[in-house]
Amino acid sequence: MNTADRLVAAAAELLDSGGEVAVTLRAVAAATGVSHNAPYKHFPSRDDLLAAVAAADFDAMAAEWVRIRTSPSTPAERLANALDVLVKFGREHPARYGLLFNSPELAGREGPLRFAAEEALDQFAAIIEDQQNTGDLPAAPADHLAVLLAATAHGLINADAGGRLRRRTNWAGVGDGLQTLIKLLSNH
Amino acid sequence: MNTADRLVAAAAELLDSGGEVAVTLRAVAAATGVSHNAPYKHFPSRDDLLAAVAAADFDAMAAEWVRIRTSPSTPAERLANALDVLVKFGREHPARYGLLFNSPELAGREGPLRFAAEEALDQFAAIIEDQQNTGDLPAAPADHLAVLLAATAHGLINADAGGRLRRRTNWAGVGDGLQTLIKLLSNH
DNA sequence: ACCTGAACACCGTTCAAGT
DNA sequence: ACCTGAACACCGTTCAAGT
Repeated sequence: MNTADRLVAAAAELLDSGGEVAVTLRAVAAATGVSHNAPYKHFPSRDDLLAAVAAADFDAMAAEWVRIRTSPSTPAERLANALDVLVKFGREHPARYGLLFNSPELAGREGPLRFAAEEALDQFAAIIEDQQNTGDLPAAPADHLAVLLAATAHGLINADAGGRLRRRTNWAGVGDGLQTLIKLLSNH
Repeated sequence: MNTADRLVAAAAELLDSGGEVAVTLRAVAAATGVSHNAPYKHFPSRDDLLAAVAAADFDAMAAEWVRIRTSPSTPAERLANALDVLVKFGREHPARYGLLFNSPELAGREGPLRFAAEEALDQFAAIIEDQQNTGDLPAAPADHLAVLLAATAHGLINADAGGRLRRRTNWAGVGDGLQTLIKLLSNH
């Protein structure tokens, strides 16, 4: 594992343990065992290091979605599992989740992060398309449905993280809200 | 206008002009014409000042929704207008929008911000309920539909701000995505 | 009650060297 | 090619005074 990868891993751990504010370049460098400005030899700025963490997480998410998409479950189960990947990541890694979906400035950048995000969304959309083909979701373009479902998932995850979800609904969690929406969208 | 309100207004302007990073207590104080730590006499910390900006914005949003709710348009138009308030605020004040909906740590706090957010969502839910009563939306609990629609709106606004919306769809903007969802949810 | 000014510990980033 | 150490300008926050 080269220094750049170790810096990314250290940053991810700091995000998990202390949130975005904990990710100072000095702390990342110390956790990696290099001097306080060695990171600049691998990343132009702190934001670029964070973008690298986000890109790696999108890659991992895409890999999970590939696994789910080719798993032997039913299309409906695969869709539920795909959504659960998002929900679980948001719950277990809130700061890293924020990098992926709550940071428009980061998302708007060119580069590997944008590419990784598109790759991941491709897999997500494919899972949705499989479920559409069972006739159980509206026949809208798969990309439209994928964007809508991802958007709703994201909104519900944020609402729950801020404590706003359970104050207004009797849902046990984000999954219940998503299943409610899917039921409303289903053709029966 | 007292000092606390002027500090909040100055912080809001800095958010609009330079994003969250531009809101240093020193810049806020300078823009307000007080010394660099006078803000501490009105807010315990920078986060509390930001929370006050967010609470004020939720109050303004709630007021807009009250106006829309009691306007003479049709329920469907009122729903579209209510959603447009969100979309427009996200587009025109991205940093302040982020304080309202992209900052779970802030949203999770107790205090006036939480209260203001609930008041605003109450109005939004009422507008949805009016449209439900026309029979043109599913008969799910209004709070459920309100949370789902607000979540989708938020997700689409974020996707668009990050440039991810228009790369995957032919929608001209967030509004098109929302109308697509509403159509899919409608009973005809 | 409200404000000021100095000070502290910290941070991102730059620069000049080192191997 | 990769890293180190000093330095700079800045920031949130604290503290001791001032009126």
